[in-house]
Amino acid sequence: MAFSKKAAFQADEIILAEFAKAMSHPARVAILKVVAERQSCICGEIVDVLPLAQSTVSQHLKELKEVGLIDGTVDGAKSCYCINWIAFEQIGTMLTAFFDKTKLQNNQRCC
Amino acid sequence: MAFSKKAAFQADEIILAEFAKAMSHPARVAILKVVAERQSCICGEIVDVLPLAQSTVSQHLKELKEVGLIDGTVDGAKSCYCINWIAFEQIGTMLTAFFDKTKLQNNQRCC
DNA sequence: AATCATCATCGTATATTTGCGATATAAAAA
DNA sequence: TTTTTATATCGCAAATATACGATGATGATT
Repeated sequence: MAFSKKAAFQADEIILAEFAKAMSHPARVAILKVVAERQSCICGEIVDVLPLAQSTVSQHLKELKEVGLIDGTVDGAKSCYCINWIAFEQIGTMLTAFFDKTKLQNNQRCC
Repeated sequence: MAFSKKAAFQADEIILAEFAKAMSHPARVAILKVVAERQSCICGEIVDVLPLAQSTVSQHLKELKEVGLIDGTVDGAKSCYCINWIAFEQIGTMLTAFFDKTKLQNNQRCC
C-alpha cells in the first residue's frame, strides 16, 4: 500500500467519509445510542451496557470525541459524555443532502 | 484481539455500521458521486476520475455492491454500475431517523 | 495516609483494510 | 485468429483498526 491515498480526494468526500468511519463500528453506534438515551451524561455506565472491556470502550469514546460527535468532560473521578448535538445535526444534514441529491440524480435504474 | 465482537451488538446497530463502513472511505464516497452524476452507467470511467489503480477501484466497487448501494451488470466487455436508489433511499432514511431521534433526545447539552 | 473507584493511555496481539501489480477471463477490434 | 480493451480476482505488502490487560493518574472513601 505504501501509504494512504485518502488525502487525494475532495474535502467534502473526506469529511463525509470521516463521519461514516466514526459510525462504522456497531460499538460506536451503540455508544451514541446510550449517550443519547440517557439525558444525563454517562461514564462507566457505557462499559456496563457494552460487551467490551473498559479500555476498548474508552478507545471508541475517544474516536467519537475526535470526530466531534460527542463531548466529554471530566467530572471528579468520572468522565461525562454527551452528544454534541450541534455537530450531530450538521452531519445528519450533510448525510441527508448527499442521499437526497444522489436520489434526485438517479430516479431511474439504468442497469 | 482474539476475534471481532461486532456480532455481539443489536441488529440495527450492525446494519447501520455496515452502511457507514461502506461510506467510510473517500474513494467510495467519490465513486457514489460519480455513478450518481452520470445518468448512464459507468465502468472504467471511474478509474479515469479517481487517483487509484484499476484493481483498487474494482475492489471498492465490489464493496459498494456487496452492501447494496450500487448495482453492477456486465455489458459486453465492460461493466456497468449504477446507484441502487431503492436501497440508497432506505439507508438515507435509516440514517436520518437515527440522527433525528438522537437529536430529539438531546436537545440540550449536559456537559 | 491508605485504599478504592473511575477512567485514559500504553503496549501488544491479531484482524481487517487499503493499494497495487500480475494474472485470468471475456468480449471487441484488427 | 491474433490483438487489444475492459474488468475481476489473486497474492502480497503495508497501514489501520480492534481488543484487551496492565499501568498510571486522579479524585473519592475510609
